[in-house]
Amino acid sequence: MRELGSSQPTAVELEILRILWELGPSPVRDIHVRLAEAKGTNYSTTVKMLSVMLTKGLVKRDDQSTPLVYRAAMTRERTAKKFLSELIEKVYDGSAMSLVLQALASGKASQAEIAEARKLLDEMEGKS
Amino acid sequence: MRELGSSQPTAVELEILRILWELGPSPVRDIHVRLAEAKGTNYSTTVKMLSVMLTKGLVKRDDQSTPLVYRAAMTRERTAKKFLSELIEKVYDGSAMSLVLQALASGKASQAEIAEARKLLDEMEGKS
DNA sequence: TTGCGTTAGCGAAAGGTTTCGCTATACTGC
DNA sequence: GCAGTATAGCGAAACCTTTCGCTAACGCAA
Repeated sequence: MRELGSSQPTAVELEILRILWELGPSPVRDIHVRLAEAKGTNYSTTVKMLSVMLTKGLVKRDDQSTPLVYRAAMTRERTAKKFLSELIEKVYDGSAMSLVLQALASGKASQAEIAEARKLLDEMEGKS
Repeated sequence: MRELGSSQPTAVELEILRILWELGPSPVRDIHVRLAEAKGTNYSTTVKMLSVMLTKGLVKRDDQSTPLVYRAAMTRERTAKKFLSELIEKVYDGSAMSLVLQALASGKASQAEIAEARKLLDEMEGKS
Protein backbone atom coordinates (compact mmCIF):
# COMPACT_ATOMS: atom_id res chain seq x y z
CA MET A 1 0.00 0.00 0.00
CA ARG A 2 1.24 3.38 -1.02
CA GLU A 3 1.39 5.85 1.80
CA LEU A 4 -1.26 8.49 1.27
CA GLY A 5 0.02 11.56 -0.52
CA SER A 6 3.59 10.40 -0.29
CA SER A 7 4.35 9.91 -3.96
CA GLN A 8 5.81 12.45 -6.31
CA PRO A 9 4.07 12.76 -9.64
CA THR A 10 5.70 10.76 -12.42
CA ALA A 11 6.80 12.26 -15.72
CA VAL A 12 3.50 12.21 -17.57
CA GLU A 13 1.57 13.11 -14.46
CA LEU A 14 3.72 16.18 -14.06
CA GLU A 15 3.14 17.10 -17.66
CA ILE A 16 -0.60 16.95 -17.09
CA LEU A 17 -0.35 18.93 -13.88
CA ARG A 18 1.54 21.65 -15.66
CA ILE A 19 -1.18 21.83 -18.30
CA LEU A 20 -3.76 22.17 -15.56
CA TRP A 21 -1.74 24.88 -13.84
CA GLU A 22 -1.64 26.78 -17.11
CA LEU A 23 -5.21 26.29 -18.21
CA GLY A 24 -6.95 26.08 -14.89
CA PRO A 25 -9.78 23.55 -14.37
CA SER A 26 -10.44 21.90 -17.73
CA PRO A 27 -12.37 19.11 -19.43
CA VAL A 28 -10.41 16.09 -20.65
CA ARG A 29 -10.60 17.23 -24.23
CA ASP A 30 -8.65 20.43 -23.60
CA ILE A 31 -6.05 18.62 -21.53
CA HIS A 32 -5.75 16.01 -24.22
CA VAL A 33 -5.20 18.53 -27.00
CA ARG A 34 -2.23 19.96 -25.14
CA LEU A 35 -0.81 16.60 -24.13
CA ALA A 36 -1.14 15.17 -27.63
CA GLU A 37 0.59 18.23 -28.99
CA ALA A 38 3.62 17.38 -26.87
CA LYS A 39 3.54 13.61 -27.05
CA GLY A 40 1.22 12.43 -29.78
CA THR A 41 -0.67 10.12 -27.45
CA ASN A 42 -4.19 8.83 -27.65
CA TYR A 43 -7.33 10.30 -26.10
CA SER A 44 -7.79 7.08 -24.10
CA THR A 45 -4.37 7.57 -22.60
CA THR A 46 -5.25 11.01 -21.34
CA VAL A 47 -8.50 9.73 -19.83
CA LYS A 48 -6.68 6.86 -18.15
CA MET A 49 -3.90 9.00 -16.76
CA LEU A 50 -6.45 11.37 -15.29
CA SER A 51 -8.28 8.48 -13.71
CA VAL A 52 -5.02 7.18 -12.24
CA MET A 53 -4.18 10.63 -10.97
CA LEU A 54 -7.64 10.95 -9.48
CA THR A 55 -7.07 7.72 -7.55
CA LYS A 56 -3.71 9.00 -6.34
CA GLY A 57 -5.25 12.27 -5.31
CA LEU A 58 -3.13 14.33 -7.68
CA VAL A 59 -6.17 15.85 -9.37
CA LYS A 60 -9.78 16.45 -8.37
CA ARG A 61 -12.80 16.60 -10.58
CA ASP A 62 -16.19 18.18 -10.68
CA ASP A 63 -18.66 15.38 -11.29
CA GLN A 64 -21.51 17.81 -11.62
CA SER A 65 -20.42 19.50 -14.78
CA THR A 66 -20.43 17.63 -18.05
CA PRO A 67 -18.06 17.02 -19.59
CA LEU A 68 -16.21 16.31 -16.35
CA VAL A 69 -13.85 19.04 -15.30
CA TYR A 70 -10.48 18.23 -13.76
CA ARG A 71 -8.22 20.45 -11.72
CA ALA A 72 -4.85 20.06 -10.03
CA ALA A 73 -5.16 19.05 -6.39
CA MET A 74 -2.03 20.98 -5.45
CA THR A 75 -0.70 24.32 -6.47
CA ARG A 76 2.40 24.58 -8.57
CA GLU A 77 4.21 26.13 -5.62
CA ARG A 78 3.37 23.36 -3.21
CA THR A 79 4.35 20.71 -5.72
CA ALA A 80 7.69 22.40 -6.35
CA LYS A 81 8.25 22.58 -2.62
CA LYS A 82 7.66 18.86 -2.28
CA PHE A 83 10.06 18.14 -5.10
CA LEU A 84 12.62 20.34 -3.49
CA SER A 85 12.23 18.70 -0.12
CA GLU A 86 12.77 15.35 -1.71
CA LEU A 87 15.77 16.57 -3.67
CA ILE A 88 17.25 18.10 -0.56
CA GLU A 89 16.59 14.96 1.40
CA LYS A 90 17.87 12.53 -1.19
CA VAL A 91 20.81 14.39 -2.62
CA TYR A 92 21.91 16.71 0.13
CA ASP A 93 20.78 14.85 3.19
CA GLY A 94 18.68 17.67 4.50
CA SER A 95 20.60 20.86 4.07
CA ALA A 96 18.33 23.14 2.10
CA MET A 97 20.86 25.85 1.76
CA SER A 98 23.30 23.76 -0.23
CA LEU A 99 20.66 23.49 -2.86
CA VAL A 100 19.80 27.13 -2.82
CA LEU A 101 23.44 27.96 -3.27
CA GLN A 102 23.49 25.69 -6.29
CA ALA A 103 20.50 27.39 -7.80
CA LEU A 104 21.94 30.81 -7.17
CA ALA A 105 25.28 29.75 -8.55
CA SER A 106 23.60 28.67 -11.77
CA GLY A 107 23.74 32.38 -12.37
CA LYS A 108 20.43 33.11 -13.97
CA ALA A 109 19.30 35.65 -11.43
CA SER A 110 18.68 39.25 -12.38
CA GLN A 111 19.36 42.24 -10.11
CA ALA A 112 15.70 42.41 -9.24
CA GLU A 113 15.60 38.75 -8.33
CA ILE A 114 18.69 39.07 -6.19
CA ALA A 115 17.07 41.96 -4.36
CA GLU A 116 13.97 39.87 -3.82
CA ALA A 117 16.00 37.00 -2.43
CA ARG A 118 17.80 39.35 -0.07
CA LYS A 119 14.52 40.67 1.21
CA LEU A 120 13.40 37.15 1.91
CA LEU A 121 16.61 36.42 3.77
CA ASP A 122 15.94 39.42 5.97
CA GLU A 123 12.51 38.12 6.80
CA MET A 124 13.85 34.68 7.61
CA GLU A 125 16.50 36.03 9.87
CA GLY A 126 13.90 37.99 11.73
CA LYS A 127 11.79 34.92 12.37
CA SER A 128 14.41 32.39 13.43
CA MET B 1 16.49 3.72 -27.39
CA ARG B 2 17.12 6.01 -24.48
CA GLU B 3 18.89 9.22 -25.37
CA LEU B 4 22.42 9.15 -24.07
CA GLY B 5 22.81 10.79 -20.69
CA SER B 6 19.33 12.24 -20.78
CA SER B 7 17.73 10.30 -17.94
CA GLN B 8 17.55 11.34 -14.34
CA PRO B 9 18.54 8.67 -11.85
CA THR B 10 15.61 6.77 -10.40
CA ALA B 11 14.93 6.42 -6.68
CA VAL B 12 17.25 3.53 -5.90
CA GLU B 13 19.88 4.79 -8.27
CA LEU B 14 19.91 8.08 -6.44
CA GLU B 15 20.25 6.29 -3.14
CA ILE B 16 23.31 4.48 -4.44
CA LEU B 17 24.79 7.65 -5.86
CA ARG B 18 24.39 9.32 -2.51
CA ILE B 19 26.26 6.47 -0.85
CA LEU B 20 29.04 6.84 -3.41
CA TRP B 21 29.20 10.58 -2.82
CA GLU B 22 29.58 9.95 0.88
CA LEU B 23 32.02 7.08 0.76
CA GLY B 24 33.93 7.90 -2.38
CA PRO B 25 34.90 5.09 -4.79
CA SER B 26 33.93 1.80 -3.16
CA PRO B 27 33.65 -1.92 -3.74
CA VAL B 28 30.17 -3.41 -4.05
CA ARG B 29 30.34 -4.84 -0.56
CA ASP B 30 30.62 -1.44 1.11
CA ILE B 31 27.87 0.03 -1.02
CA HIS B 32 25.70 -2.93 -0.25
CA VAL B 33 26.16 -2.64 3.50
CA ARG B 34 24.88 0.91 3.41
CA LEU B 35 22.04 0.19 1.02
CA ALA B 36 20.87 -2.85 2.96
CA GLU B 37 20.92 -0.78 6.12
CA ALA B 38 18.38 1.56 4.57
CA LYS B 39 16.31 -0.91 2.60
CA GLY B 40 17.04 -4.46 3.65
CA THR B 41 17.70 -5.59 0.12
CA ASN B 42 19.80 -8.42 -1.17
CA TYR B 43 23.46 -8.37 -2.23
CA SER B 44 22.40 -9.49 -5.72
CA THR B 45 20.17 -6.47 -5.98
CA THR B 46 23.03 -4.12 -5.27
CA VAL B 47 25.22 -5.83 -7.85
CA LYS B 48 22.45 -5.66 -10.43
CA MET B 49 21.64 -2.04 -9.79
CA LEU B 50 25.28 -1.14 -10.18
CA SER B 51 25.45 -3.02 -13.44
CA VAL B 52 22.35 -1.22 -14.70
CA MET B 53 23.81 2.09 -13.61
CA LEU B 54 27.06 1.26 -15.35
CA THR B 55 25.16 0.68 -18.58
CA LYS B 56 23.36 3.97 -18.17
CA GLY B 57 26.61 5.73 -17.47
CA LEU B 58 25.59 6.83 -13.99
CA VAL B 59 28.61 5.14 -12.39
CA LYS B 60 32.04 4.11 -13.59
CA ARG B 61 34.19 1.30 -12.36
CA ASP B 62 37.81 0.39 -12.07
CA ASP B 63 38.16 -3.04 -13.66
CA GLN B 64 41.79 -3.28 -12.62
CA SER B 65 41.26 -3.45 -8.92
CA THR B 66 39.67 -6.47 -7.31
CA PRO B 67 37.13 -6.45 -5.92
CA LEU B 68 35.80 -4.03 -8.56
CA VAL B 69 35.56 -0.44 -7.40
CA TYR B 70 32.64 1.78 -8.40
CA ARG B 71 32.42 5.53 -8.35
CA ALA B 72 29.75 8.09 -9.23
CA ALA B 73 30.08 9.38 -12.79
CA MET B 74 28.79 12.81 -11.78
CA THR B 75 29.38 14.99 -8.78
CA ARG B 76 26.62 15.63 -6.32
CA GLU B 77 26.55 19.26 -7.41
CA ARG B 78 26.15 18.52 -11.06
CA THR B 79 23.42 16.00 -10.39
CA ALA B 80 21.53 18.44 -8.22
CA LYS B 81 21.85 21.05 -10.90
CA LYS B 82 20.36 18.68 -13.47
CA PHE B 83 17.47 17.91 -11.18
CA LEU B 84 16.92 21.56 -10.64
CA SER B 85 17.00 22.34 -14.32
CA GLU B 86 14.44 19.70 -14.93
CA LEU B 87 12.26 20.89 -12.09
CA ILE B 88 12.50 24.44 -13.30
CA GLU B 89 11.72 23.37 -16.83
CA LYS B 90 8.85 21.04 -15.97
CA VAL B 91 7.17 22.92 -13.18
CA TYR B 92 8.13 26.53 -13.61
CA ASP B 93 8.70 26.73 -17.31
CA GLY B 94 12.14 28.23 -16.95
CA SER B 95 12.27 30.76 -14.14
CA ALA B 96 15.02 29.68 -11.77
CA MET B 97 14.46 32.31 -9.16
CA SER B 98 10.89 31.29 -8.45
CA LEU B 99 12.31 28.02 -7.36
CA VAL B 100 15.04 29.50 -5.22
CA LEU B 101 12.49 31.61 -3.45
CA GLN B 102 10.51 28.49 -2.76
CA ALA B 103 13.53 26.81 -1.32
CA LEU B 104 14.29 29.72 0.91
CA ALA B 105 10.70 29.92 1.99
CA SER B 106 10.79 26.28 3.01
CA GLY B 107 12.45 27.73 6.08
CA LYS B 108 14.96 25.10 6.98
CA ALA B 109 17.93 27.42 6.84
CA SER B 110 19.99 28.18 9.91
CA GLN B 111 21.40 31.59 10.75
CA ALA B 112 24.77 30.52 9.42
CA GLU B 113 23.26 29.36 6.17
CA ILE B 114 21.35 32.57 5.74
CA ALA B 115 24.57 34.49 6.23
CA GLU B 116 26.24 32.35 3.64
CA ALA B 117 23.48 32.93 1.14
CA ARG B 118 23.66 36.65 1.72
CA LYS B 119 27.36 36.62 1.07
CA LEU B 120 26.73 34.81 -2.18
CA LEU B 121 24.11 37.34 -3.17
CA ASP B 122 26.65 40.11 -2.60
CA GLU B 123 29.10 38.39 -4.87
CA MET B 124 26.52 37.88 -7.57
CA GLU B 125 25.44 41.47 -7.44
CA GLY B 126 29.03 42.54 -7.87
CA LYS B 127 29.41 40.43 -10.97
CA SER B 128 26.22 41.19 -12.82
C1' DT C 1 43.41 -30.04 -3.51
C1' DT C 2 39.34 -29.62 -1.52
C1' DG C 3 35.92 -27.07 0.62
C1' DC C 4 34.02 -22.51 1.98
C1' DG C 5 33.02 -17.87 1.80
C1' DT C 6 33.07 -13.91 -1.33
C1' DT C 7 32.46 -11.73 -5.72
C1' DA C 8 30.23 -11.25 -10.23
C1' DG C 9 26.65 -11.87 -13.67
C1' DC C 10 22.33 -13.16 -15.82
C1' DG C 11 17.60 -14.16 -16.58
C1' DA C 12 13.38 -13.74 -15.07
C1' DA C 13 9.81 -12.51 -11.53
C1' DA C 14 7.49 -8.73 -9.28
C1' DG C 15 5.88 -4.26 -9.24
C1' DG C 16 4.96 0.33 -11.13
C1' DT C 17 3.85 3.46 -15.24
C1' DT C 18 2.11 4.48 -19.71
C1' DT C 19 -0.29 3.16 -23.68
C1' DC C 20 -4.13 1.70 -26.19
C1' DG C 21 -8.26 -1.20 -28.00
C1' DC C 22 -12.73 -2.16 -27.12
C1' DT C 23 -17.13 -1.10 -25.20
C1' DA C 24 -20.82 1.62 -23.24
C1' DT C 25 -23.14 5.70 -22.67
C1' DA C 26 -24.47 10.48 -23.60
C1' DC C 27 -25.12 14.29 -26.71
C1' DT C 28 -26.31 16.58 -31.30
C1' DG C 29 -28.27 17.53 -35.68
C1' DC C 30 -31.22 15.74 -38.91
C1' DG D 1 -36.12 8.39 -33.25
C1' DC D 2 -31.65 7.54 -35.55
C1' DA D 3 -26.93 8.05 -37.09
C1' DG D 4 -22.89 9.93 -36.15
C1' DT D 5 -19.73 12.00 -32.91
C1' DA D 6 -17.76 12.92 -28.30
C1' DT D 7 -17.09 11.29 -23.60
C1' DA D 8 -15.97 7.83 -20.04
C1' DG D 9 -14.17 3.53 -18.27
C1' DC D 10 -11.77 -0.84 -18.05
C1' DG D 11 -8.59 -4.50 -18.83
C1' DA D 12 -4.61 -5.78 -20.64
C1' DA D 13 -0.35 -5.03 -23.42
C1' DA D 14 4.09 -2.81 -23.48
C1' DC D 15 7.59 -0.91 -21.11
C1' DC D 16 10.66 0.35 -17.26
C1' DT D 17 12.52 -0.38 -12.53
C1' DT D 18 13.66 -3.18 -8.73
C1' DT D 19 14.24 -7.54 -6.73
C1' DC D 20 16.09 -11.99 -6.29
C1' DG D 21 17.52 -17.04 -7.27
C1' DC D 22 20.77 -19.60 -9.40
C1' DT D 23 25.27 -20.36 -11.20
C1' DA D 24 30.08 -19.61 -12.17
C1' DA D 25 34.54 -18.18 -10.89
C1' DC D 26 37.81 -16.71 -7.65
C1' DG D 27 40.76 -16.66 -3.34
C1' DC D 28 42.09 -18.55 0.83
C1' DA D 29 42.87 -21.71 4.68
C1' DA D 30 43.20 -26.28 6.36
